[in-house]
Amino acid sequence: MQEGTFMKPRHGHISESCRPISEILSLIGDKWTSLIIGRLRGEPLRFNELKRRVDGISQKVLTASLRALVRDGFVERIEYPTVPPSVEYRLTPFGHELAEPLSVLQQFALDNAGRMEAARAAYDARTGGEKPDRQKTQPIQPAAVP
Amino acid sequence: MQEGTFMKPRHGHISESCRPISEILSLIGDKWTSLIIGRLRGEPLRFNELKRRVDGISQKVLTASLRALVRDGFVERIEYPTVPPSVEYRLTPFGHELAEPLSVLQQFALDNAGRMEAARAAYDARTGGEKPDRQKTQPIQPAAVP
DNA sequence: CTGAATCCAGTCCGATACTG
DNA sequence: CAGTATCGGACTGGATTCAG
Repeated sequence: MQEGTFMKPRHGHISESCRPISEILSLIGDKWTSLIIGRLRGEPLRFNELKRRVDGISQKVLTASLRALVRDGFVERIEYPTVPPSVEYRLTPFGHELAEPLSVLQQFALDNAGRMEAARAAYDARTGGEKPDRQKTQPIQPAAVP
Repeated sequence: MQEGTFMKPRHGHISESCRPISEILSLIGDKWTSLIIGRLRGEPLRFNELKRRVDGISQKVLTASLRALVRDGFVERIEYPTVPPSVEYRLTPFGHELAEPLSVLQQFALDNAGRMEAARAAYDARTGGEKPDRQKTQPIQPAAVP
């Protein structure tokens, strides 16, 4: 119990100033959390349904991410005591408030993908074909809209 | 040459869909990049001046982050061939476009820090004092506004 | 001053196996 | 169905040292 249990440290010690910015940023900056929030906009989902929609996420990471979101008050976890266990996750009003500016950023990314790619190509050409070792970032799913 | 050279992979392989969202998100979600963008709003800065203002960042990470930002077209690097080398970094128009929605998110974080903390306290109380091992996120500097 | 290169601890997260 | 436990590889980023 010291690794996949809660996650989201990411930002270590800095000066003495703000703190909440680093929390939000590390929240949306991790690999999956912002996608989870995107999928949860519009409708509550059960664990495995959510797992299917995010597609590619491991249950370990989904569990940990959801717990962090629940702890921070962005997601509500509702457990139905049915015979096969059933748990529903939904965005809280607070979570929807976060989802809104977040989707703006996602939309910006979608709208400007071409510009970024062009800038990178130009940069790589300028630096003389010496490709850096930055690994190509792999695809991800669109914002939400299921 | 395979580590501090270019950074920003973070998001590995996922399905076959979007990709740009993960790029932007991993870009701003890392420990320092969004702070750098925030400091660069309003005025261009030289390397060490920027390093001083971000305060706590190592030159290795600052160098790598700046290079990634330049490559993606968000920051322009201007080298003055003076006797002590002088390099200026400034946001491009594209960079300012990114900075805007980003600052909205930062403002959201500032405005809702209390709510997040309260939610966490409530959660920790509910789960019976069994504190999770999530490390307390440390402070960071405010948005920008120099 | 502006970086590049190396060393290295701490994290993230994917795969797999097991439980109520 | 909804998790928990563990192993292991990959990546982040801090400190330090060296160079143009």
